[in-house]
Amino acid sequence: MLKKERQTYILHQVNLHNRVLSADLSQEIKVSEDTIRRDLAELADQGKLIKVHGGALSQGYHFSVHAQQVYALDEKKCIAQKAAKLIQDGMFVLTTGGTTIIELARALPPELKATFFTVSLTAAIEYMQHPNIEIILIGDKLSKNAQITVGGEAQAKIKQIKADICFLGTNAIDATHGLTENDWEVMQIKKAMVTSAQKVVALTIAEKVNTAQRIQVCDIHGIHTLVTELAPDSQVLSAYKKQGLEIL
Amino acid sequence: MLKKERQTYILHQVNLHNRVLSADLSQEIKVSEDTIRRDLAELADQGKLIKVHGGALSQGYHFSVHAQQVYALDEKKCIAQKAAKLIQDGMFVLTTGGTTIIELARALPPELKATFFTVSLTAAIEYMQHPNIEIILIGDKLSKNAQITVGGEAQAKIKQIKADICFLGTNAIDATHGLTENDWEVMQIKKAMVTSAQKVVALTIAEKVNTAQRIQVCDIHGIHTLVTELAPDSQVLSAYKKQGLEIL
DNA sequence: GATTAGTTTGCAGGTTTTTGCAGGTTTTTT
DNA sequence: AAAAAACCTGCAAAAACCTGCAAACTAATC
Repeated sequence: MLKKERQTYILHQVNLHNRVLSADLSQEIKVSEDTIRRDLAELADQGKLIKVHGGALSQGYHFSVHAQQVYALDEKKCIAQKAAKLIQDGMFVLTTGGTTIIELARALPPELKATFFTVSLTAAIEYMQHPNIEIILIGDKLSKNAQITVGGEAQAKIKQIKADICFLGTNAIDATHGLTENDWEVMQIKKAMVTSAQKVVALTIAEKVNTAQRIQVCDIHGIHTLVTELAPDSQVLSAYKKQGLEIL
Repeated sequence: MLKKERQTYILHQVNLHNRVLSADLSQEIKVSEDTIRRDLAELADQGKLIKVHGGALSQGYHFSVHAQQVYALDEKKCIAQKAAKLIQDGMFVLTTGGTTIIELARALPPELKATFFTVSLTAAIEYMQHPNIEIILIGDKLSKNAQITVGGEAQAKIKQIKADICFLGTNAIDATHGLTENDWEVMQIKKAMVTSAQKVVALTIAEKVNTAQRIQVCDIHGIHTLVTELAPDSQVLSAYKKQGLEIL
């Protein structure tokens, strides 16, 4: 088994079980524990997992819904304010998860009357605060990492929906690589959403603009609107403007 | 269980119950009390909890999605303890929502390896704390009332599952009327669950025994096991025993 | 196809971490 | 004041870890 292959396998196992033991992997793959350790160290360096004594844990495993601290909260609130204006009464809205989307949920006008489809537990809980919003939760396997449902069933359901607008909480966006992710399953869900919605809106803090991760969701033309906390005429965004994106 | 994992679990338990006892944790996680003490000391050093004689206390400020105060918490915890013992490694488990089910989720041994199917958002969030539990969320319209998904899609999905055991948080149970509900949509979901599971377990506090509501889920023979906080030989339960129910 | 530069892997060894336990001390309860 | 429970200290065994090195492998070049 090649090194790359092995590392992909390890990563897959970590994301699947949220934890792996060096000893187990060594037996499964039939290489020495030292090799496994080196692999884990490398993957940890790349930020793909967290190495601990005895093995490794998946990235998101240690943070719980309860005490999660939101990074760059003010920026995200600002983005949410702008994005909320895109939603009209009666619309069918599709959303992913993530802290920016949570802020969007909180920024919605209380009397808004719309139907929200989501794969995110935490977003669904926020939407529940709004009396006139109908929520459809898209079910499937729950990814502990991303706190959203992922898998073939979910993708199929998303494809059945013809949504007016779709909001993507974004990890990385770049003019040449488009929208990118670091989790295969999450990418699949986002991809399904992009194809199912009339209008695709990416929400992202300035810090994540012009960064890329490993797996592409869609290229820059798959997105129609980009919402950041920056002013629309900012230098940073000119490349996106040229490509025809609406900037808010 | 890895050290880091264990500490994460302890921290979660502390934030959940606001206090933990070393002795309890030692039993649950199956390590010596010394190890627990060392973990608590470390976490206390990091300022994540406050160590006291006999265990530890939470720091205080933590946001919880479900800050609702639970009625009859002690009784429900007792029920959850008993019910948790019915679940074995590798089982397919089907659960509804409700506060008793949440307690069941919290009472599960941390190393349990099983697959949980649920319609409840809050239950799913609790299951996420367990590293080895796979969660399948059943999607559909979200009932703001019951905080579970309801509707034809959800029912259809439930019917596709052949679960080993099904836990029903119960509103009302009665020897003649069986299991009853006051919400049509919830009733449909529970009914689907009863028919999909090998073994049906009703969890209910003594107060709700011998009460009835308007809509029947199933008659008393649809249920195999009844779990309450009462001793199994209590007078109140004799009628159910006569009908052949197992009492815990 | 052979050569060579660069990677990758397993192993020997020595170090560190983790854990349970024994024995004695402190705290809490009765 | 006695008994019980919880605590701490030091110790030892096991497991995991790291370092350096040589053998094995890969891939590109001649």
